[in-house]
Amino acid sequence: MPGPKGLDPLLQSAEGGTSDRFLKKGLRLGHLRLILALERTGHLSRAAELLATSQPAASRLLTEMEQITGVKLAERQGRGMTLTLYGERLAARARLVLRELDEADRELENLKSGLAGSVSVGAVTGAAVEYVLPAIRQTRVTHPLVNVSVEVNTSDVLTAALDDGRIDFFIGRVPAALDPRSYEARFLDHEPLRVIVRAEHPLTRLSGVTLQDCVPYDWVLQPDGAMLRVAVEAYMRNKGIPYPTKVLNTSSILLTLMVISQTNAITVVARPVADFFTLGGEGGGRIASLDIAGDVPIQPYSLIKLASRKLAPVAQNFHDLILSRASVLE
DNA sequence: TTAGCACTGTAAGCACTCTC
DNA sequence: GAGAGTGCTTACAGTGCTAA
Repeated sequence: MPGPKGLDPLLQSAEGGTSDRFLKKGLRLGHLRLILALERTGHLSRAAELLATSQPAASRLLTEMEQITGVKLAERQGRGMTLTLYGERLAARARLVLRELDEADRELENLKSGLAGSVSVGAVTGAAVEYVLPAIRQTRVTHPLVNVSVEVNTSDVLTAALDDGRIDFFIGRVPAALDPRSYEARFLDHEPLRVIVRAEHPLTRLSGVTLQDCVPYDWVLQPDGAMLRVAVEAYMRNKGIPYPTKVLNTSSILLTLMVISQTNAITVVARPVADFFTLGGEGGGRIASLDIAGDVPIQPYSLIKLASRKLAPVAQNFHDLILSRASVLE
């Protein structure tokens, strides 16, 4: 809990705070290394040798340490030294401190190299299935210390998240209203669309079904302004197809699936999503994909990050992993 | 550039143990 | 018990870093 001035208690300079007192009096890592070397060798000269320093320098370190702690740390004997109870306890603590520093060193190295850390990515639904999930699977194997957070949403929401720094990058499209120079986009894929309905839907029994045939039914679509919805609206307008009057707006793929599996509503999704819930049997045989809307022109999606922000190594690794999958799928 | 400071090494002295 | 060997402490000087 933060202290009265909002500082972490460990960082506060408290009168009588022991570690702080030691540090203020000049306790250094060299002191801690010496007490450990002394514990191991039982001789100041050998301890000095172990630390690659001279014996007088080691002697001075020990004296300083005793002045700092205010207790006798080693019993001088005719041949060598033995640690007192205080010395043994300090050595035990020194071992923990140095081990923690080793751990910190390893952790920072991992962060620098991208072997560990956290990455937050965003994706439109189709890209999440096609690119993010495989990348996560591979990362679990090759970089088990990396935590991945995924936000699946529409491109406009993801762009705002990117601008706010809530995600490192996303797969989607930069809304036309924004300055594209602010973003660095790498083309990934086209996103053909499919209409999906429940398996027993009347449309599944028709041959040569078209988008026009879908109009009388309830629709479940992404919210106003979402890329996919804008593309569908523009396509229908251009083809002279009347726009459906009964539309449920949601960006939730779960709610969308529940509605279409229990009613005669239809929805338009990216083909990977349709494939996932139909070909793979994930829809439990309750979802069917209609081969319509495949020619709806929709802007291809890209891997997008802020042009002004350099990715952390762990995020850069994940970014490159997704790019490498794109080249495999080409 | 320079003064001050911290750190380190060398040399000398002291204490203790071992061996004869 | 005395001399030799080992180990620790102290004084002093050199070196490198930092701040003015």
